[in-house]
Amino acid sequence: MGEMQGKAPISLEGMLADKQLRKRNPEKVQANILNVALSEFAEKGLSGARIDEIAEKTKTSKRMIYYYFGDKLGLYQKVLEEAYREVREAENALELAHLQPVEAMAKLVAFTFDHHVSHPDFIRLVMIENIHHAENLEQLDSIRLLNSGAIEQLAILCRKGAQAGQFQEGLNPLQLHWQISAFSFFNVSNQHTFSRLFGETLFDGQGQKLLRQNCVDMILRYVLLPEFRIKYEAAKGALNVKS
Amino acid sequence: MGEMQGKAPISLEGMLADKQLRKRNPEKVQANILNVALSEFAEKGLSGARIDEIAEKTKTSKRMIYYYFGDKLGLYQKVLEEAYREVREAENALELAHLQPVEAMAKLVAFTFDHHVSHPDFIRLVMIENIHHAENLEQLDSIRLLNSGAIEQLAILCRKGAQAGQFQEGLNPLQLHWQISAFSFFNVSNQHTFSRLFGETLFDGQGQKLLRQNCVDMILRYVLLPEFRIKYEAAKGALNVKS
DNA sequence: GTTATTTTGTACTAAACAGTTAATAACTGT
DNA sequence: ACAGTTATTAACTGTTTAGTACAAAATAAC
Repeated sequence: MGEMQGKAPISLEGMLADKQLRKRNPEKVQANILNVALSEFAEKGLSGARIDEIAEKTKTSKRMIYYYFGDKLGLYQKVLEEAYREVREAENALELAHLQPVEAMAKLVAFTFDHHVSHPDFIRLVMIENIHHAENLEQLDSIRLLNSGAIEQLAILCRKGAQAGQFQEGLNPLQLHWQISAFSFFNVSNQHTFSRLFGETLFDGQGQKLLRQNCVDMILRYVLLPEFRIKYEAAKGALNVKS
Repeated sequence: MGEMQGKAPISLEGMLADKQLRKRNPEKVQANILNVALSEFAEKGLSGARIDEIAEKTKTSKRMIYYYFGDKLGLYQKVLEEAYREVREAENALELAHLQPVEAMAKLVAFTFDHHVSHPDFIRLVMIENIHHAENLEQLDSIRLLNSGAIEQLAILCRKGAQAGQFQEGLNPLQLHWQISAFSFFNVSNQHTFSRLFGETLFDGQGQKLLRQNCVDMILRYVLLPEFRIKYEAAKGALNVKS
């Protein structure tokens, strides 16, 4: 119906600007706190991070952290939840349905590898959570749902590949996910100790490209039926182009 | 000379017992502190661990920790060094020279997998050290030496396999080590979050056996020449017996 | 057996830290 | 315009923590 034209004679722009500039903006404040806290927790761990330091780096005050998140652990848990959500949502946005199984699998693996590389804070948070025996993940059902989606996606892909006569029958999608994650995660999580001990060659541009390709190859060799492995080796160059 | 007989008329036995029980034994005291500290740091991290708690769990006092190790960081660094030494020494003790390349590789991978599983404290310490950007590893040249030995061992094995006409030419031992480590490490390091999100099926006896076998297979498929892969798949059951 | 050195225990301190109080400012619906 | 909610600040509190001061005991040296 007659929406706002008749009612806002002064300044529509003014109203909008007001709304944007408005001093109170709880969502932004919370988002700001969460952002800062993510960096701090990822950098220093749960016990290493300092509420005072987080507060200093936000645009607001320490009191507001307690106001919105209760206590340190509450803040940490929200950070964790948010980080998982962001990452999984990005992963779920991957469009694989229109691709052939082999291409889809190659793309999924390469994407996962790259995605981990570009989200080191998330990786560090997961490491920290493992140090804490994942006890803060326990409560978060929301996260479990998001993740089981990733497995479902893989299961569908496995079925498609098997039906196309290219993949092995009865692949275990969970195990496959474990394998893909192992490579992608380790590549980021252990970069510091590994390069300290063995040099940086695996972590420069060239080295990473190699590792990524290798990761794709190993997974494909694992899922493909023997007769298709040969074909794949031959066609390798053409597939797995950048993400 | 005339030690204490003349001075201890009351109880010679008492004195001896005294001597056995109370004798100075700095090495044992230090080893005891390091043991306790390893557990504590592995469990709670560098900032999470408490000197007072470590002290309580030792047979000695807080004062001694500072006496022997200077400060908290000094203690942590010694713990780290000791942990790396123990683990790498065990790995270097693996006898592979008398085995055929394929068996040797299978044994190496399976051993690494098992070894990580049975040293969770070490894994956790490495995770913690990665959280700290491996800055405490920087100084420890001793550790670097131990580790480059592991790579050398792999390089020799690769050469042997290639000479036997079974492995690919020009394998990169460092990359191979990265792959083996990725599986073995991730399997322990991310067990908590992974099982929380996806269930425990991969981490019970059956699941672990599967993952281990799988890890061996993937590595062998990677190093073997195509024509030997077929043979390997066929003979698989016979190889990779327990460790 | 006297003196010097190394090892151990007790009690303390100063700083860092998570969390709170209490007062007030800004906004909202009626 | 006022009652009620939401947002914000600065100063404060009690506890935890790494690290120390001081002294005493055990051992080694002479």
